[in-house]
Amino acid sequence: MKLLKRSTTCGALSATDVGKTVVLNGWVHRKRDHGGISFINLRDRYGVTQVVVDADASDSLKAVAAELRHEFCIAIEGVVRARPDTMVNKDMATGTIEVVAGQLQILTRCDVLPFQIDEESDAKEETRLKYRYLDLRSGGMQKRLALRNAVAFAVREHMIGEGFFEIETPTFIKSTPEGARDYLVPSRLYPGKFYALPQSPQLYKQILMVSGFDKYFQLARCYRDEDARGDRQPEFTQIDIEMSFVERDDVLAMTERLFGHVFRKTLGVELPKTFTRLSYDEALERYGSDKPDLRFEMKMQDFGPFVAGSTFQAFKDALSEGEAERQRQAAKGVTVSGGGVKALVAPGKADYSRKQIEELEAAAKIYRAKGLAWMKVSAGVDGQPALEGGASKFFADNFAAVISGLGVKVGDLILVVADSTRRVANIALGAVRSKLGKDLGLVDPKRFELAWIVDFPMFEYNEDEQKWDTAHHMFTMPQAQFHPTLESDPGSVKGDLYDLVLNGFELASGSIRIHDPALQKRIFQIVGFNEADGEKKFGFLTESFKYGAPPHGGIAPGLDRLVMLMAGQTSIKEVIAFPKNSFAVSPMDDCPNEVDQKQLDELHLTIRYPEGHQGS
RNA sequence: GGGGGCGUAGCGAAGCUGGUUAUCGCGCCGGCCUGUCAAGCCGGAGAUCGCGGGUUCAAUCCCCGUCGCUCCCGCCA
Repeated sequence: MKLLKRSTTCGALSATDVGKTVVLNGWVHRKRDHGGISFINLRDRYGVTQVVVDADASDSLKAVAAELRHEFCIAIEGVVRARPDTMVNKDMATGTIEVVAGQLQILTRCDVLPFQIDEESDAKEETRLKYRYLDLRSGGMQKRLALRNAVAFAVREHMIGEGFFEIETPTFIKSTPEGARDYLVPSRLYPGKFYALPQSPQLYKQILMVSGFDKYFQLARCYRDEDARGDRQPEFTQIDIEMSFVERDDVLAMTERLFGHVFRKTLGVELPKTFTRLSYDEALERYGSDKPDLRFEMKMQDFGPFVAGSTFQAFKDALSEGEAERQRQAAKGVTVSGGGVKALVAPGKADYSRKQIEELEAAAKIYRAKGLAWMKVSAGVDGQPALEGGASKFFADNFAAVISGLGVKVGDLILVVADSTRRVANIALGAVRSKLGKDLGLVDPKRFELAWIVDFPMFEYNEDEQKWDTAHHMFTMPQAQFHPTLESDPGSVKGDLYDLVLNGFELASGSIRIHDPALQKRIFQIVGFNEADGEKKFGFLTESFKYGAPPHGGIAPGLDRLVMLMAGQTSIKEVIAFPKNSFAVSPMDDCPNEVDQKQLDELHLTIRYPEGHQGS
């Protein structure tokens, strides 16, 4: 049987095509058989078109139509006909017309489906991933991959328009065991040696700057062997960008233009010309996160000033223990912030039940808070605001100071976290803030609230190894005013670092890089890299910097997360065609798998199974 | 490495302080039906209640173990 080849698609026909003879190819989306007349909703990537098998159709045509089942792949030839006014389907793009079948071919049949193809599948993720080819037929997945395609195109359109070159960098690279765990590829030619898959094209893009490609970008696949999360899987795509002869604000402005273009072109959303800027310290103090959701305000406040006048021993202990620790660390030359007591006011939520508060406390405890203290603001005997319930008895002496200091009104709920580590208090209360934002419906899912987080600390103290680590990576430029005190007070140094945050997710991360070999050497020394280490791991980069390296910096927005948020999703699996599951397995093709002994031999590898390994 | 949740028919769920034949919706199969669009109506098939063990007269339900999935903490320069 000769293939009836499509002359148009299932999304293309409209009233202007009435009378035309067309051929459609696609899948049986729905079928409604009325005995005499029957309808087939035919679907392809472009849409759905109603095909009619009329009552006066030939017996042979009716016989083929009767055989049709869900997801049969078919071809039909027929004439486009306007639907009678009362039969128009306003919910369907092609709802004004239908195609009267003249010929019908079954191209392939379809087994009983493991789940139905709908707009969004209600099957478990496990099942969706095992039959990903079917899941991808759903309207939702088709739309999301279309959005991803549009975003990728808009990125290239904009970047190339601004004079950037897309340059591919290797995916077999040298392993430099800093940061995340590498995925390794054994070398056949060199026994005992390995390539690594890149965690990002970081070193290559910097070298491209040395090479004079002053504006580079790449939609780069990156690999990190770390445990998955909703917004994270082993392989992901980064919009990798690097520029020469720029300062921080040049990179931020370029990124704002890029995002403006992408949102305008793909969603028709107009973003602000410039995004809010927040220092890392402010973000942590006000929102309890370095990636705050700014779709709602509800700022956290410092409760420290009210502790001394109270009789709440737990709060006093948190501060005094924090201060003692701060002094201990200071003696070692390590700057830490001490303890912290932070408060969050939930306006009008004094009616929160014990249970609801306990749920908030549970959210705080996930992030190591020891508890969540609370007080309700009620009207006192004189009609003035008073504190009631929870920890209020400890504030009998200074309740008025608390009320005016926090600016609370009758009916408000005050939530407080205290910890000897200020960061813990901030982050735990930040988790409470996030939960409240969701619970109280303060979060508008249609809004896109972008913000820059700047002035990140350059170094973090590693308690286990009693040494300093870089908070970002080795090549980040410390801000100029800290250059004299890098060695004497690493804990206070801010880096020329920036993150772009969208609705509570880290969307991009970048920095101005060090281009001065002498400064780079100082950083290596602070994190305990001797010359030989630095030489061995990054020698090629530092070597290249001896030959006239330009000042440069860049940024790397995550494409998967961007598309995820634009599509209103909370898992990047919803915008990746073939994702891994939470254990880094692909249920469809059963990857990773064992390989033949012959392959292992060629690669000079022997497998040593861990204790208790059961095989597979 | 740790914590929460889940596993019952092809899919999604209900049932469980232990007690006849394990329930519902969708899908599937058959029949009826000339305007539906999540078509409708009638009938039917389909379940080692994840797996193994234990307690009990009796286990989908309780206990122990195990496997798998999912979310989170840690981890993610």
